[in-house]
Amino acid sequence: MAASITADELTAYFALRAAGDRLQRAVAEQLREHGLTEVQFSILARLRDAGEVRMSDLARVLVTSKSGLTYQAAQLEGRGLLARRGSDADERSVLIRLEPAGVALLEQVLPGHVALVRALMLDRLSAGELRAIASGLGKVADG
Amino acid sequence: MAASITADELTAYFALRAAGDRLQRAVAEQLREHGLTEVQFSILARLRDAGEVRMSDLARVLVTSKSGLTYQAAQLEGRGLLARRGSDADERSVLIRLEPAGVALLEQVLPGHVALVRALMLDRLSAGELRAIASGLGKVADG
DNA sequence: TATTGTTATACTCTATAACTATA
DNA sequence: TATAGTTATAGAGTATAACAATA
Repeated sequence: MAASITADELTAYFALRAAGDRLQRAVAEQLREHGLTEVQFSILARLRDAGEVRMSDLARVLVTSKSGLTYQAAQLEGRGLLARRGSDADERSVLIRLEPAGVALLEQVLPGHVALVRALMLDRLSAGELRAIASGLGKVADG
Repeated sequence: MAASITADELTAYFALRAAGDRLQRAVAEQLREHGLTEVQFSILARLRDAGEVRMSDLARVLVTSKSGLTYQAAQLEGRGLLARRGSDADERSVLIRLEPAGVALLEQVLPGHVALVRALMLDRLSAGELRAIASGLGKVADG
């Protein structure tokens, strides 16, 4: 690499990138079998947890552009997975929520998703490693 | 989520995804200031470590399609960052290696890259967390 | 016959900017 | 004036398939 970085640090950094890449690749491939991209899955999963959400708020959470979310929401709406409706409180806002078909698709996807994450990641970690990853990477994620 | 997964496991999984995302986003933004995408950076970094590499081998390592690598190599060659030449041993093969400008660009990029990784990740981890992440995620990356 | 690499092509996605409507 | 969302548009990147050359 360069500059001042120890061998241990480099190993940890590479391990994080490689593990993240591998997991992401495997998840993306599995989702594709259900006709979903990662972005679309994250939208649906978010709506499942949050119920009804404003477009703008969702775009902020997912760190994407407004137009990008409009595009994806239109795709998912066209497939009947979610619905859009105007807000009563603020007529500029659009609220989106899962349709039954969206809920059903998630129910269909999630068991395999969990199984994949378990096989690829969780089952390979000791209890101590699991805790260290949760706390350490939690700090990285927050900042 | 769904199925059988403990709260600790879920936390660790989310932490890994979130930390990986955050790091990737920040790195991509920094690289863009140097006119590089992550894919292009990974190609250059690989060539820096490996010297001269066959197109096919590099495509395999980077887990991308042959045509995708041809496209990126053409971009980088057009900017004078790498050079292609036919192999003597196998006339079907094309070998690529860094040009001086490619080496120079990496020299320019790496210090900031290391500093970013340090600030975002390494400096936030205890020695124990660093070891656990290296060993645990190493197992995840390998498989 | 299999492999290497390129090319042609079509497609997905993303972001920027302009625009409308509402606050 | 600022914010919410859409639309138009253009650009980058990716993969598939067909192809030419070599093994």
